[in-house]
Amino acid sequence: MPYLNKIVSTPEPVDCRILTAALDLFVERGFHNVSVHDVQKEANVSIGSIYNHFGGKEGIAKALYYHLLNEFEEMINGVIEEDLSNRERCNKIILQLFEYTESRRNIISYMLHAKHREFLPNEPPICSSTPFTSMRKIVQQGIDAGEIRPGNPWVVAASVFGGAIRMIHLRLDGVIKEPLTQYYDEVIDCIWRGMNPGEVTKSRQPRPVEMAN
Amino acid sequence: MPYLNKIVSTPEPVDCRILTAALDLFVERGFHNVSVHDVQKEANVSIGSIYNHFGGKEGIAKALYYHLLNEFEEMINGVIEEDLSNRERCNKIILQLFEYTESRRNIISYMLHAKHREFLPNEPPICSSTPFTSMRKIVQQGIDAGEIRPGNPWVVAASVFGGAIRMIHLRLDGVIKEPLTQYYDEVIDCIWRGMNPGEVTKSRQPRPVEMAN
DNA sequence: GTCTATACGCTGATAGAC
DNA sequence: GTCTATCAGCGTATAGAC
Repeated sequence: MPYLNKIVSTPEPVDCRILTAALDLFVERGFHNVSVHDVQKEANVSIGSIYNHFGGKEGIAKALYYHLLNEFEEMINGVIEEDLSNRERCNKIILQLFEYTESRRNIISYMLHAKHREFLPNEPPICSSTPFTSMRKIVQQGIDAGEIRPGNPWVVAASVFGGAIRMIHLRLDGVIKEPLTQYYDEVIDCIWRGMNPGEVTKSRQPRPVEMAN
Repeated sequence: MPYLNKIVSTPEPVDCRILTAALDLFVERGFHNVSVHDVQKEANVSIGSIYNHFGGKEGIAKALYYHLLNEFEEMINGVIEEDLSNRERCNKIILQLFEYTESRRNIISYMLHAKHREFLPNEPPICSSTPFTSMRKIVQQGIDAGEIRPGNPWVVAASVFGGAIRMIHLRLDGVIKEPLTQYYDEVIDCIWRGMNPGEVTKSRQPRPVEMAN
């Protein structure tokens, strides 16, 4: 995610100052608890500039969302273009997400925690955006290539990425105290253990008989 | 979750009418896009009643949150009290969550999707609330009892419940079109495959060597 | 306890000078 | 393009009758 660093760390141009200020405030207080005046104050620009550049508060959120989504997509595409197995691609994506959660927490928080449909009503949910569909596609290719045990695509994809995404949520909420990167190896191990295509399910616990309620 | 049905399906008393109306509106439009007038109109009560009962909009959200959290906790406790293995307890919790996602979607949506810290600033995040800690405790007991392969508690718990929670999110966002219950068996199978304590990790893919960025 | 009418503050947005 | 001053509307909350 090269350009993203530019946005986040060197806030010289006006657009960037506004976006970085908005990102920090949105994550800290939530979109609806931040006024345009707050952003203006934090970014050291005038209200007029904000309206000139982004047309309003929703415009900021929108620009931020698409910008970060685009960076996310580029990261995924970068991984796809590398000469790796599909399993390794999944691993690398998870590693990048873990590292970003630690180094650029607000970016991940904005993308995962924000309820974008509240201010982007016509947009599809983030789960159906390109980067996420790409992730599911990688899993599917892994199945087709015989690297991953076959199964329903949704279930397999959720099994591969669900644990890691859950860890990110717990970390962002402050429930997990240690950096995620130190859990990386074990997370990866947990994911793929049992995901080998030829493996036979052994000693699976029987489903409880009486399940009604 | 017995009392919950009372709240949701028979909105006779004033409190319940207000809470159910608020739940529906909050989930549909988001907390900040709902005014007290909207709730008042939907619930067929006056504004005065709302302020008498709950003290304001935040009061409604708070009451709703704690009420549903309590129901959630009772469900978990019910499962804990049953004579089941810890694995089966996890399974049953997931089944209940899947069924509730289908039959009482708004309840699950409110608990999982809402950013409660925006209107309950001093409360701990939901991930650290009693029901969630109980779920992690069940996993820990499973490890101690030799039912589940040992490992870091966070990682193991996220592996057990992460995939299912991810499926719920995808379903709530409308990305998954079919009822979750039909995926239940495969989800459970995916979770426990490879989680057997004595199992040796076979043919794990090597971690990519060059991981820097 | 329930209701209506009203007040007040905040926030998003604009107008117009520079 | 940038800024300041100002407006208009909405939404929370209250006052007071019933």
